[in-house]
Amino acid sequence: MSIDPPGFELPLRLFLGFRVLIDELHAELARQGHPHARPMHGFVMQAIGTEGTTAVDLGRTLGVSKQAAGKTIETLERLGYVERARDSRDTRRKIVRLTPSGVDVLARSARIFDDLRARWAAVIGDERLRDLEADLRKVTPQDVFRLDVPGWFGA
Amino acid sequence: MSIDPPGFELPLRLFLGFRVLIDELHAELARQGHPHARPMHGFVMQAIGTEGTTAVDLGRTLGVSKQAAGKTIETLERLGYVERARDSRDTRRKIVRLTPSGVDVLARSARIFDDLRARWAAVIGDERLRDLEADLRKVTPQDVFRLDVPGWFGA
DNA sequence: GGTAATAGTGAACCAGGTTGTCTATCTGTG
DNA sequence: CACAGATAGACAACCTGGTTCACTATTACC
Repeated sequence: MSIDPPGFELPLRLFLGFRVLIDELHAELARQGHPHARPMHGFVMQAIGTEGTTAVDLGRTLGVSKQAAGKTIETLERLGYVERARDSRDTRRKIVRLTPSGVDVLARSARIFDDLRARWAAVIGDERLRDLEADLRKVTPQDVFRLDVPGWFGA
Repeated sequence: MSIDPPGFELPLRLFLGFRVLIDELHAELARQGHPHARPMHGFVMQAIGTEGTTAVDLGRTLGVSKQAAGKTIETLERLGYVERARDSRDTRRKIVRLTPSGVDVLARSARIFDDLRARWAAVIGDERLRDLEADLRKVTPQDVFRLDVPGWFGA
């Protein structure tokens, strides 16, 4: 019959778990030829998706201003992960699309995350990992996107 | 016999769980008279502790430069959560200490986190929550402090 | 056709991070 | 005891990524 841990340990462990996975992802991505990818970029590229999007739309998806989205797009463009093209049917709009390099990052990330998950399963057990995921699903929002991640922590 | 979810769901759920707890903490802190507390501040004040510390030491604890620690201290000072005083035995040093207001934030946070944990326990069950915490302990660093939190995400 | 909404951009600002430099103050040793 | 080296704090310049405000160009609508 164990005593409950103090409540502050739970958020810390969740964050540390997240951080461990993300750090290992990026260490591996760096080894696989993407040393410049940052944690934020993966989320943003996921939000851009294969269809492409615009700065305004991306801002809405991520929960930041269109200007902030625009700045992030510029960064990704400099890194060669996305490219912009004018929309022929609405010349105000610029469609942001993933480049092959951007798609490559996402594909590699998916594989690496699967590997990392398997490593956790080896440590805590298959059953327990599935329980953990199922329990987290019960206490977190259904909509996995719309993370409001960029700049959330410091704001 | 369920199919394993894709690996990228795990970090997302961990982050969302963390975010839900932190958001609810700060909503409640705002209701209890601390509307200006930010997620980072709690971590930093916890790192400062009841003993007090210095900018250099705080930087070491948090894993950031002493200048960055100094800036954060300035912010907390402006908000009235900490105060600085020269060390009489070493006049180079300035000891940073929590004010009563800062102590109040930490005390309230501890209570709120306990309440939030109880709410999770009500949803997923006492046993399962303890399992979840135990499993996370197995896959995360022992040292809960030294989070390297400030600025980690964007860097 | 003229008004209103929308897309993108730029400027000014803020928070926090970095590195480099500088001064003041210990500390330890010859 | 003096001086060299380490340490604490502060300041400046710069980066990233966030904000709001203001502006232009284009499209949509009555």
